Amino acid sequence: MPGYHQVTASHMPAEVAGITGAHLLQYIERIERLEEEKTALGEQSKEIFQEAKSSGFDPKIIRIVLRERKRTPEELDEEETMVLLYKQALGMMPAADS
Amino acid sequence: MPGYHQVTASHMPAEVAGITGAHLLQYIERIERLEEEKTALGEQSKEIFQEAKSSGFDPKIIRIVLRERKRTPEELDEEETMVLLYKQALGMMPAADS
Amino acid sequence: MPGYHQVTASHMPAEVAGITGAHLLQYIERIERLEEEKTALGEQSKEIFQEAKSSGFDPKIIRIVLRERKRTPEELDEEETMVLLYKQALGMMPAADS
Amino acid sequence: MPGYHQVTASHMPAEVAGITGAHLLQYIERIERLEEEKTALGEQSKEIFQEAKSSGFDPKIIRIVLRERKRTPEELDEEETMVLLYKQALGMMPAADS
DNA sequence: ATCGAACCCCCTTTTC
DNA sequence: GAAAAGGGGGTTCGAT
Repeated sequence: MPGYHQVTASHMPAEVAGITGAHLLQYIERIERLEEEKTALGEQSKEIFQEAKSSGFDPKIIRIVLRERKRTPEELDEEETMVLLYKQALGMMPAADS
Repeated sequence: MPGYHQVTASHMPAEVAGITGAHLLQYIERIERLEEEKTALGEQSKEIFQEAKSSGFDPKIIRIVLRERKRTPEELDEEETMVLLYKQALGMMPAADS
Repeated sequence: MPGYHQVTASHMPAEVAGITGAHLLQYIERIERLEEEKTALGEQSKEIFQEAKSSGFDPKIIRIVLRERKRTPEELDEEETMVLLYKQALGMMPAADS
Repeated sequence: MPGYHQVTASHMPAEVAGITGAHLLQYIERIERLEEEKTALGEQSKEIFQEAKSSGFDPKIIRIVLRERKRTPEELDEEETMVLLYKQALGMMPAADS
């Protein structure tokens, strides 16, 4: 009883056996290489957060600041304004002033 | 320096003050109610997983089975076949038979 | 119909064949039932967001408000204060006053 | 009326003003740099997936293969065996043998 | 109490 | 523009 010949699907590249596998492997390995690098960067990030924490900074607050730095001041203002407006409409705010 | 009057945005509903707040509150509270129910269901789910675990079943495997049951056998077969094909092309498989 | 006897693993419940399957099925079906309900609630939620959007409210802002309503005012204040502090230390703020 | 002096929190580093800001900024910028690199890698990944897709490979299947390659064959086998066992107990399988 | 992993949710992007 | 898929972030749980 034969091997993998039966499972050939019609939408696989119609190339000579072996070529397709090598071709696919190229892609796979390139992606894996990139993922390794991403993982390494993630670890470095984590270390910096730990350093910062050791220095007395709150990682959670740092994350918020990082997030806000990615956005334009206009975006932030716009959103903040809208949130404030909604909260006031809901009576969640002390009315802001007289 | 006055209060929230300045922050009125043009795309807020042009309704009488108070109406909008009540309107918004309706939505908010309905959503919150649904979220509460969802949380309750999630807790029940968790309990069942714990029961199952106590009975000797592996929650991780159960999750996999649940996921597969959501898909049609055809989908599963199709995917499984393709994965097998790719793995064989990559030499990740023992060739499937003697 | 011999089937699954061969694949029996040592850490499966040592019960009479059939009992275990029925037992497992109980758990599976209870969980699936809960998941269905959760899905239904999720759909209702989505509908409400769409309604709100149709009424001129911004779903994104609503989500923020919902998130904040889950937290205590003290938490919110504390966090907001810290974020402000960090941003000032970073020179991201206009100095906060005249 | 002064600026940010009032919001000073007791758990901020008791260092000379300016030092803390510079210190924090160091962390922030290092993290941002890493995030940029991660983003770049992600873009390269995406390009490779597109290439692969253009060559007739299914990105979805590739992702599954990548995931499996991260795990040891033993892990995969163990899990696969257990899933099969559970499915058979549930009557989800065609009995698996002659 | 800290660390790590697993799960869930939101959001963005792409596809149809 | 509606639906789906992938990626990222946050949170919670278990483990040490």
